[in-house]
Amino acid sequence: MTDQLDRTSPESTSGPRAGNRALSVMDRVREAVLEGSISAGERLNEVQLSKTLSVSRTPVRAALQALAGEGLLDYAPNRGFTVREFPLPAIVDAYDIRASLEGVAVRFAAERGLGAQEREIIERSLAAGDKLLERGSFEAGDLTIYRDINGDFHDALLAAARNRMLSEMIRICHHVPVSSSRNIVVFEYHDVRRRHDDHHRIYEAIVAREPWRAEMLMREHVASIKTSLVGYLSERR
Amino acid sequence: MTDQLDRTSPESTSGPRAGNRALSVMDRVREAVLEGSISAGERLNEVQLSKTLSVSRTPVRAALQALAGEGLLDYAPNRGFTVREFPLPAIVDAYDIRASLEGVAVRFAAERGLGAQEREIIERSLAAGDKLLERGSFEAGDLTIYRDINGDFHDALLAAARNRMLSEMIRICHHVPVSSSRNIVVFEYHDVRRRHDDHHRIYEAIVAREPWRAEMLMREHVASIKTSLVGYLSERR
DNA sequence: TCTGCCTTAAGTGAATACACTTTATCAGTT
DNA sequence: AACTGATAAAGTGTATTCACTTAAGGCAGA
Repeated sequence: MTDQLDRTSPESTSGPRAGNRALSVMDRVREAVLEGSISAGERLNEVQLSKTLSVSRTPVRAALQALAGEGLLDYAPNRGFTVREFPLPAIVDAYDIRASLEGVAVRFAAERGLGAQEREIIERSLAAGDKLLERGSFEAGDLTIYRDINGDFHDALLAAARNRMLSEMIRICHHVPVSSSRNIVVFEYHDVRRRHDDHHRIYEAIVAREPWRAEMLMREHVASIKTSLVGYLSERR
Repeated sequence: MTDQLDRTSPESTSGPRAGNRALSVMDRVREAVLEGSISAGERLNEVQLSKTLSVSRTPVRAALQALAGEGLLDYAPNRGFTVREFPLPAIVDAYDIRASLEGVAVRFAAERGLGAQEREIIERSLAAGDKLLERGSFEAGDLTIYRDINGDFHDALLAAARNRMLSEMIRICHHVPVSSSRNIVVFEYHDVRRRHDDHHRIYEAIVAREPWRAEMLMREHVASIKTSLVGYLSERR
């Protein structure tokens, strides 16, 4: 990891997180880790990072500590921070954990009901998905578009669960390298079609106030994503 | 919060976490927060803490950041750290989340099988519980003893799940103030009896390699603890 | 040549100093 | 009396420095 971070991004006119370099550093290191430009197990040298990012070690350390809290880095006393390893089994497990947690989230949502705003976001994402899928096949870029639609749907459900701890845990599951939803370049049209149908049913269960059915549907939904991923990974060997 | 932390604990002869004051500070602050001597919403003043604990602000900040990562504190830029609020509904929710996660944990354990060591710990904790309960009633201190037995059982299962992310999340659930297993001063003999029977059945399901039955039993197990707590809390008003 | 120790460089841990932001206080005004 | 503004105090953010630990390299002895 020589200089993956050194594009001295202007950030001049109050970039993101202006006024707090630690948070800015945090974002950039996280980005680098998630997109794999630092590689697992690698040690993060504080002085090198601080030189690369042109800040002192203090905000660097703060950022690394925070990222360790997110579970992205490991820390050992007197030995500093390393990029946490995510062996394949752990990545697969993350889907089971996520399935369980998102199941609880939609159960909560069904118990508590949707706010007008959440309802609108969800219906819009469902409609957008319908529109995108009605052609019967995918063109270039469609998958990227659906990725955002999918993200909106899940985020809205998370908000509807109205529980912070749950949101944070699910967020951690999504941030497991490779498990990230941004890496769903692996699905065919009919996969997406099926998943979008899942979304419709989950939404119906929520508005019908059927918490346990909603939970079950969501667990199955995420479990099927896991299955697809496992299949994809095993045939790539 | 004047001086809850100031008993200048000797710690001289290589106390816990010697050689790393940040970790030591972290333990002490966490302790103070969990036992409620700091109270929710309160702001943690860095200079005051550093004076109280006789260290500089640097390790104090490190500790606070790490505790924020554990979800115990909140952070706002230029405003520092505050003790996170856990309203009653969030505490109750934590049990649902925990039930779900521990369910996944025992499912994993049943899928993967128990190591000899884990098996031994579990069987010992089951036997110890049997012995403690065979008298048919509780005496003073028995509940405290059972608390440890209970802790061993759950910890061994966690280890058997062999998944770090899962362990950490469950640990967070256990560290929710009031939700902590140390505050189970609320149960009668027959409650404990019932829960201990749950433990036996869960263990049987695991050794029989019945993952989904094990998960279901564990979910129900934790859910019933939640129910007891809710009942206890609502009758105290 | 290999082993073990010693030296030294590299890197993290902690303390201190200073800059900047926020918050509280107090005039002065309406 | 309430509000606005300036000002001072308090508190956090960052940089720098030194102390300590760990890891690496070389040298001596077997």
